[in-house]
Amino acid sequence: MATTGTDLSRMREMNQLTIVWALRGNPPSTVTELAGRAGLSRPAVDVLVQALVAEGWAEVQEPGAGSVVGRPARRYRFRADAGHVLGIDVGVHKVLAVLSDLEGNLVRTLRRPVDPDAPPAARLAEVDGVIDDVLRATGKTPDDVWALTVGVTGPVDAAGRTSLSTPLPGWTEADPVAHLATRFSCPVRVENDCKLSAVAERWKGVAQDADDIVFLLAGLRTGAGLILDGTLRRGHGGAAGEIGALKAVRWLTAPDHLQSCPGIPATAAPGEAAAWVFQAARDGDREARTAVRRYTRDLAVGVAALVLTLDPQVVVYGGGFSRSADVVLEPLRRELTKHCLRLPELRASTLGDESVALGAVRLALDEVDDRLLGDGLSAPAAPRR
Amino acid sequence: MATTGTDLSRMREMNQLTIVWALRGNPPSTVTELAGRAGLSRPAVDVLVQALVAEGWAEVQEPGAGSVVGRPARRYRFRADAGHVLGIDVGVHKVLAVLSDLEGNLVRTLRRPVDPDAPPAARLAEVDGVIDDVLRATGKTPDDVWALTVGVTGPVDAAGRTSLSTPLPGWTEADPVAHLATRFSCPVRVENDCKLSAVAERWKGVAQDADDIVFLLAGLRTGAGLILDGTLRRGHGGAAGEIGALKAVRWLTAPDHLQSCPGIPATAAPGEAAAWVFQAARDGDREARTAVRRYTRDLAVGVAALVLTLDPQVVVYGGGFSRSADVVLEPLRRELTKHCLRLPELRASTLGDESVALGAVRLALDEVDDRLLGDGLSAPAAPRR
DNA sequence: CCGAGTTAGTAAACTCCTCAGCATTATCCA
DNA sequence: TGGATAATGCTGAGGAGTTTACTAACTCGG
Repeated sequence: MATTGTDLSRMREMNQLTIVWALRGNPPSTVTELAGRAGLSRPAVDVLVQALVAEGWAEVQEPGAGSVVGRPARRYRFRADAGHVLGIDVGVHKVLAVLSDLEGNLVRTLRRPVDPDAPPAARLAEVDGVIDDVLRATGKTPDDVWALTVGVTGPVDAAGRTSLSTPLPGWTEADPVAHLATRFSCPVRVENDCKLSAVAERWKGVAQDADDIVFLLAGLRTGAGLILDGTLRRGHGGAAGEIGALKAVRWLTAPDHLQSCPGIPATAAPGEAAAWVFQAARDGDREARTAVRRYTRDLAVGVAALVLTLDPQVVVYGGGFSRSADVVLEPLRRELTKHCLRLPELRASTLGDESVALGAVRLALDEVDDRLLGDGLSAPAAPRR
Repeated sequence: MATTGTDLSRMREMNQLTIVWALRGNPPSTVTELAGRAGLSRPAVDVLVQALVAEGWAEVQEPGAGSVVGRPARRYRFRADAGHVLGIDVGVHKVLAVLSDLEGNLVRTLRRPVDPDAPPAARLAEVDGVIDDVLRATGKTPDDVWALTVGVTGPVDAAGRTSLSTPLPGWTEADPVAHLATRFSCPVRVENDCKLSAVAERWKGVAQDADDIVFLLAGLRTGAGLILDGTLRRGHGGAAGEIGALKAVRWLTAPDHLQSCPGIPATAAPGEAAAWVFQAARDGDREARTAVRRYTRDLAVGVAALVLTLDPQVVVYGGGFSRSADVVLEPLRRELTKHCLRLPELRASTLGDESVALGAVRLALDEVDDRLLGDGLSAPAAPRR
């Protein structure tokens, strides 16, 4: 426990950080407002905020034609556009990139379809392409990107490799970190898609109030991401949440109940088949309801294992099937009641298919915070790896 | 994010805390040593440590006949005996109390047998009795106890109740916090026994190096306690780790394989039956080995669920059966290999049956730390609830 | 027995930070 | 145009840690 002593300059750094926190995510603020938020005196805030302006972290906004009594105050604004981060979702069928500023405002979102059978090199080329498009469309260069996080399917190890397994063809051999490192000198990270979705749900989704969350990715594949005590749980080898690997948990075959439901139009693609069944169940089709019930029953075993292990506050039902949450959540709740000691809240995700990229953005922002604001902030510039 | 600004006095508090950390758990130290550990200058440490002495947190030790070159240094010592904490294990067959000083040195350990069928009132009377014995033997009063933690079997809610289930007869109706609050004005907490054992393993057991730990309580009952990122995981309702409640996980019946093994002497008590089987297996008895294998196979399903969910660094095999870890760990490892993606380390506990009380002591110490050292430390005295 | 060398304790000067209070400035309203 | 109001700017006070220098205490070796 080498708790280290504090001295004056460190205190100043801390207070400067406090001002950054008070500035960021708020509308342009006066010194008085900042002083109130930060719990510091006006003069102290004044010199701190002026230092921030000098370093380039903040901007002055001279008073306009305000209609307030008294001398109108100068306002200070966090320069959220001093840097940007990229969140990338490398899916089976698509590649999605989201560019965000330092305040988490989404600047641009672009997607490209990808051949599901594309080999890693082609897929990475599409990643490069969509990144280029985003940067070109927003007039940015790779140096404007301060951190970059990529979401992929399958357990991701510390090096960003997906050596254990992944449905992306050939991807176990891919090294996306190394690939992107040739173009970006900022921190590049790869993370599992379920984990990123979980992060997104806590950031902008339906679990903003919760600290202990199980995110369920429900689609043709099933997976889970865990947030405990407000932080993403990776596990010692990055394989937390992979309960689906247990044979007694029939997550691998659970969606088959939907695919093999009698009555599905022969023209339907695999993804649409499930949607058709959910719709039919909604309409009262007997066989569809049975299929959904069977699917739910298999799903519930794994969810129960997660819930019993972690006792979370919320379980978020997300992924491709989350649009049909209305026909799944109730039977799922019933099944869980059978298995669990204490039932958590069940909520349906509303983030859609951008949640992975969104979570990637959030993680990249966290990375920037850790690096730049971790202890004493330097001039605004892209952190190096 | 109301990060609050720091001022001079707060800085001083922090540095004083730093000195406490540098002092505690170390042999009596000179000012120079403390300055090195705390990263502060000698004069600064000097005034801080003298303030601590004045408040009663530290003691001076005048230099003796040292044979070192130069002027012999005064040494300062943390007054670990300024306060004490109690850890209590309320088991089915026994009640165990451990008294510790503020540095975690165990001062006294006492146990009392309890009738397994004793009602809550009688069991609480035994708790009172063993606490009285410990205090009398060490010449302490209830006011010397700064925090008290009790370990019981079954999931414990925020109020310290065990309403869901517990093998202690009638205990679902018991309110140990209320009972002890009549005698102790310090913080009183109740916690699940598996969780406390997990804490103990990380404190003084075989998992001191790990931050992500699954503790397995293996005995006539089976349970688990989780430590993630170095902190105990309670779960939102205090029911984390209760994977044994899942029917697909046959933890409830797993020990039956041992109890029903042919060849057990009719004279053996239930607890000894398992021990006999383990010994027979060790000696090569065919049927005993089969029984152990079956037990292990059932055990492994639940462990695999925990491991796949959490991806811990270490699984600690503890509880009554841990003395026979030599015949269980290897088959368990084989079973887990079948189920898991990434195999964690498997270690056998060596703490024996005092681990619950030990973990309770650790939690009580943490409580004291949070209260007294949380922000700015006051004069040494028992914190109030 | 004494002086050189070494280390601990102490005091003063200095730097840096925050805070409180007062004068100054800019704007609105009567 | 003058008064009210609120923000800004400035200056001095107080507190905390650091540096530097000096004194005290002890060991070792001649």
